[in-house]
Amino acid sequence: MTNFLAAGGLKRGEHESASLHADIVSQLRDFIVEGHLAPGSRIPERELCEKFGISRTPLREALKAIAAEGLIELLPNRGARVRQFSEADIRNLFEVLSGLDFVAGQMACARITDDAIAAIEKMHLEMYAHYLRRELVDYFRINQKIHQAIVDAAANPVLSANFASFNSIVRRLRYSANLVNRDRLGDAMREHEQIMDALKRRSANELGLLMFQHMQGKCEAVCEYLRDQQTEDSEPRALLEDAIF
Amino acid sequence: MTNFLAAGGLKRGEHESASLHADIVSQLRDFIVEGHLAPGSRIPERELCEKFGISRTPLREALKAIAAEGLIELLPNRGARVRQFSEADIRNLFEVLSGLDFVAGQMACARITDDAIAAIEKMHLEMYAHYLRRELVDYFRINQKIHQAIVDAAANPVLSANFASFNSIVRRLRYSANLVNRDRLGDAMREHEQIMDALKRRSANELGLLMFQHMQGKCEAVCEYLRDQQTEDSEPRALLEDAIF
DNA sequence: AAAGGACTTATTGAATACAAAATTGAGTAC
DNA sequence: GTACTCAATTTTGTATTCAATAAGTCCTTT
Repeated sequence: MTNFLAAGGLKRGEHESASLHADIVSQLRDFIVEGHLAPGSRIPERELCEKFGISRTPLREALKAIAAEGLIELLPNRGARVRQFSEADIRNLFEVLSGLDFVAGQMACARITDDAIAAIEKMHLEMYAHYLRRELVDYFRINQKIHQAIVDAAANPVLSANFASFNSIVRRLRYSANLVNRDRLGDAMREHEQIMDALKRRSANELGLLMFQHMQGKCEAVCEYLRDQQTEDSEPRALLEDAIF
Repeated sequence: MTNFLAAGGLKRGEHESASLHADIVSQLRDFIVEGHLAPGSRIPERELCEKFGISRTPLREALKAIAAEGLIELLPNRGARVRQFSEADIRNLFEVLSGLDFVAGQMACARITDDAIAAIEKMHLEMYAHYLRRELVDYFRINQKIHQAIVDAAANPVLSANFASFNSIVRRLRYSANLVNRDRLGDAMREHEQIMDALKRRSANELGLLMFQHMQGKCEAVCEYLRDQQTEDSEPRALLEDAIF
């Protein structure tokens, strides 16, 4: 099931933070999301214990927690392995994300401050500039910030936590898909124009639907990208490693 | 974060099932959801170990997993305690549920079979009969089945798992709220009429919005109920124990 | 008598140890 | 040369043990 109120903890350096468990979970999650462990590969308990400087007990507890999040799967008597997401899985994830984006849009309209709208509009214009100059990394970075700002404006920690959880899985894919499918970028930019418009008018139903459809569009782009990858390349993961974040 | 693809395992009786871990997690979750442990109370590791006939290691692993689901919280050096949901928490949960219901409606329209629609309509009529006769338990039971059927029709395991996760927390409250607020029942029935209509016409946007608004309505009813409980009674949990399921 | 502190006890958190299952490898038979 | 079997080793799953933190109680002091 879902961890729906976990406070996304920052990584600690050397100094102790709140709890060892939370730290290990956070570190391990990042370690997997960042792609250090190939999807489908088994998780080497021993190595990770040495890497994190802990014994097996806390590591295994962290594994169970992350399995509950869905990032890894537990095979009976065969340990844990990194979840491998099929295209169907990705579609499913995106659909749920679309629903969360819908609520975010709905609720943001009712709760967002004028200042926050102004801040988002500023980011929007900045993103547009990057779009025109085809600066994809910056474009993508601000794009993510805008979506995050709208989700935050909904002022719902449960929503934010779940959005972050799902988004962390597909973020990398979204970036890669952007790199390949340039047509989609124009559509996305137009959709963002509409989103800004609806947000400024605080039209809840409209913004919700726009954000839903926008995310669905992203899904199609990513799935197209995945299909291309699989047909032309037997090692579909290779390119993903290039993507920053 | 969210466990978003955990296969909801059945409880085992005496015979061994897939894995001990999954069993313990499932049993412990039910144990908490069923209200055997009061919200806010600390979780007695030793007792539960004896109860389930296991040692502390697998129990603690289960605790971490359920904490990741959000049902309990981990206090550093003070063990785990059952999450206490404030009205704000409930609102947040309902909002996310609304979003999931929205997607469920959207996707169900595209994917549901004619037979499934017929089956839902049959349930709908049955529910209406229970509504007229004021048979609340049966009404509520079929109501849940209808919503589940629509979610299932969306054919998205990630959505289903998350919906089940959130729903398990608010289900009990919804039932109790129904008992008290009879006015809401009439509204809900009318909304269900509209939902059936949109579903038969396979009008995706319409159904999505209807289900979203329907869930929002439930949220208001539940929050009203909670406020009533808190003002007139210092022990707001007492009544909840009456609710079957 | 009340408040503060120290000591005792219980509970949590992590490491180690042990048992059971699975994977790997080699050897043998076909 | 290939496939199957059996043993050995690694790895997983659980129990037990040990250390550290918190809570409760009793005693002392003002």
